Amino acid sequence: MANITTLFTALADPTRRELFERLSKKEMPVGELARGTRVTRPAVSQHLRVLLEAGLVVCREDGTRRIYSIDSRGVDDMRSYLDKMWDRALAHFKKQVERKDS
Amino acid sequence: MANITTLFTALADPTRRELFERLSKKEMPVGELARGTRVTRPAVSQHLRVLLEAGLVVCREDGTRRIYSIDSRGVDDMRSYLDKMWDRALAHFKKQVERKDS
DNA sequence: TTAGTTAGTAAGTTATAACTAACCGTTAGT
DNA sequence: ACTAACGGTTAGTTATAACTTACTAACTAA
Repeated sequence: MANITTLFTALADPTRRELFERLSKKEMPVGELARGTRVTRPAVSQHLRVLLEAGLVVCREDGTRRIYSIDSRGVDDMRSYLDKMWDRALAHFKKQVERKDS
Repeated sequence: MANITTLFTALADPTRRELFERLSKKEMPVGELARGTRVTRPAVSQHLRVLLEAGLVVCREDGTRRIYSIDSRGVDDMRSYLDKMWDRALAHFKKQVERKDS
């Protein structure tokens, strides 16, 4: 599991999140992704590496093209984290109510 | 709804996420939070403001103390976002399989 | 009323993340 | 073989986020 900091950092950047969101709609090669942004293609490559290392996208090769698509692993890891936090909070709130009752 | 960038940025920082995690276990005043970290109390205040603006924590006053606790709103917003992304991806994958079948 | 505790704010420093320009390697087509 | 398209990497610049120190304000208890 990619670490949590890497995951949240990856989606904190608006440009990077835009790439991620477009890939969630449709898999795409780097060039097509780059054409849809105001940043340069190298910048897109760098962002994709961050998303890749976070486990939020995967990449398959097709000749000289690299087709990127969204990866469930990163998404699942983040969801697990948030669920864990919220479950804890619920348990705490419940304990507090019980204390007030007594 | 606090914007998505604010939410992910808030949890991307390890120190801030540590505060968030501790608050998920137990509500706490600023001083107690600060004692458990290696950063100074003003730094904790600044982190709490970021978490507050993101809707990840709430604050109630008790004399000169401010008791912070976790807030479901931010957590829910993030989960909704992730769910939306993953639902989209699933729809896309399904369409791709159908295309291959034909 | 004064001394102590609480916590937010402001100013200044420093490390780092995002970006561009220039470069290189690989595959495809003629 | 030559040319073009694809895309990753490196070096350098710049903006910003995290931090500390110093300060201020508000409430509490002696």
